[in-house]
Amino acid sequence: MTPSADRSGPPSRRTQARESRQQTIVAHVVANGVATVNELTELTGASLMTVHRDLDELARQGVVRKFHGGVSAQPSTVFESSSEYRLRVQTAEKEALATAALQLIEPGMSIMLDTSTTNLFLARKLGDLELGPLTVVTNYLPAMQVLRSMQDIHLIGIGGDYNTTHDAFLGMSAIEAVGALTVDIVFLSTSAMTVTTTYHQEPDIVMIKRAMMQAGQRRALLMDPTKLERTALHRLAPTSDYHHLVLNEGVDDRLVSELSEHTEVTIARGG
Amino acid sequence: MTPSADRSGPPSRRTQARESRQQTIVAHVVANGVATVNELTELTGASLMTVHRDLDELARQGVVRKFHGGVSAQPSTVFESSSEYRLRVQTAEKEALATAALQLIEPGMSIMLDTSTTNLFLARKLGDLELGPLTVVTNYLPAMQVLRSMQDIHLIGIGGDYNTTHDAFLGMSAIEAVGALTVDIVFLSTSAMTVTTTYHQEPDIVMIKRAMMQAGQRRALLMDPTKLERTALHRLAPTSDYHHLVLNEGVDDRLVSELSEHTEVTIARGG
DNA sequence: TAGATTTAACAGTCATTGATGTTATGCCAG
DNA sequence: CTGGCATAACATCAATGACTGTTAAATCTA
Repeated sequence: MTPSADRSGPPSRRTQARESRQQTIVAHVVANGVATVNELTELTGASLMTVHRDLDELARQGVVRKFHGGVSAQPSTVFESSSEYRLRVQTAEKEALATAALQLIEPGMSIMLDTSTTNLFLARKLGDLELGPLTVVTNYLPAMQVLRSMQDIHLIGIGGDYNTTHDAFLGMSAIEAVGALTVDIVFLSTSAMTVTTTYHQEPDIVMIKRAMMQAGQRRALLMDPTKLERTALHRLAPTSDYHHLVLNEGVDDRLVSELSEHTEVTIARGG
Repeated sequence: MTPSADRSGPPSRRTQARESRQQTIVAHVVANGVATVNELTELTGASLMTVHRDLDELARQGVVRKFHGGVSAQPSTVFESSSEYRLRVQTAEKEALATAALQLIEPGMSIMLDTSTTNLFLARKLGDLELGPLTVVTNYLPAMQVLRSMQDIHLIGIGGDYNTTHDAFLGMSAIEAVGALTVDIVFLSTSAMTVTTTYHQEPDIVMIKRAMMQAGQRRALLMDPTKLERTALHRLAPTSDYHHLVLNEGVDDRLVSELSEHTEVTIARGG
């Protein structure tokens, strides 16, 4: 029914057109605060109905708010949420982060992937490598879907209450299940970080991420550039709790050197 | 990569042709014990390459064994296994069973679905009904995939070790997770049953099914006709442990009346 | 109630995907 | 080494599904 956060394969040309149009709409609505449907119809050149459908989807994702006569932008805090929207942005960066993260994985390891779109890219790459047997733990349904058919991957699923927004299993029982495990390395991502601290806006997510961090003997944090030097409502953990921080290239040198005081920073080339 | 046990939507005509051809092949190989590829090419009218691909798939599923110059049937014990093969047989019967099972569900209930292809049909139907909010617990990945996008369905996933053959999460942690829950009714299916007893050939499956039976205040057993009056290696539970037994029409009257002495029998019309 | 906006229903287009066949190459047994 | 058998690579074809547009019904606001 609803288009999933992930559905194997590269996006089609048609889908790309749709996404580009939606980004145009988002940019315009964010810039002006509000907009009428007719306004957006002219802006995009698409039909009235198509714009309505785009707005429905964006509203469902929480990116804009629909009201009679037009749409308005949502407050920026909520803006970042929604797995499905985030998945479509910064894909090149996330791809590069995932590639760099592979360097941290060795044959026979057990690894854990948290609920983040970056980890979906990482999961896809695990099949390419000839890493021999690898145990992968995750509560992220799209990642399970990707990993299930891979040879030489022992998949351990974390169950719990399914959360539609994040497309993952959360809640108390998920936290308990994570607590029963220990892995060699856990790969995490979060929505905001400063030099000293990482953040996330949702308490449920903070709890499961913390449990996952405890379950990992090593902790790697993968962050695309849009998330740096920003904060969110809840503190997740100090930067120094992570053994590795993987960033994209192009990050300010001063910032990188400041971060290096708290953890080991790797720059992902390419993407 | 491998064609999944389930991928939303009804099977295409082309796929149906493929399945019918594979069933022809299986029937022939089982009847004769062995067969050459040329033999099967003539039998089916398909090209050499297509037959080879069919045989590869059937071999991967463990239904036949390939050797140089032909194929042979597998011993009958193993024959029944493999989620992917079973899913494609008796679909009409399973569809009817699922429809009948819906009668046992009332709005607001919590239900549990075990790892059986019949339950995939049931899961698909849960979206149609206007049952109000419904909590559904399962360890069966295709069922999760189907349920995740349904409105008004609270999905609880059972995690654990992913098992490729069954496309489900099994093992100790899955059993523990099931043990922590109680639902109004659990829907089960198994590979063989007699008048007095139900069976399954795999001990891992027996254990999780038993845990699920304990978790349900009521227990419904859904059985297509091919599974009746047969046994398998491991005893699962006595017939009288189930509150409901749903069968297809066409089952011998005498057998139905004998079963009725142990549990409440429902006949699923249609299909 | 009138006018406009929104949603629903229907239909067409296009592309990706899965199934099949054909040809070419590799492999195994005698 | 040679002849069949098996696999790999490539091309074709149909069909499903995703997007979009058009028209009609429904809903809301003034």
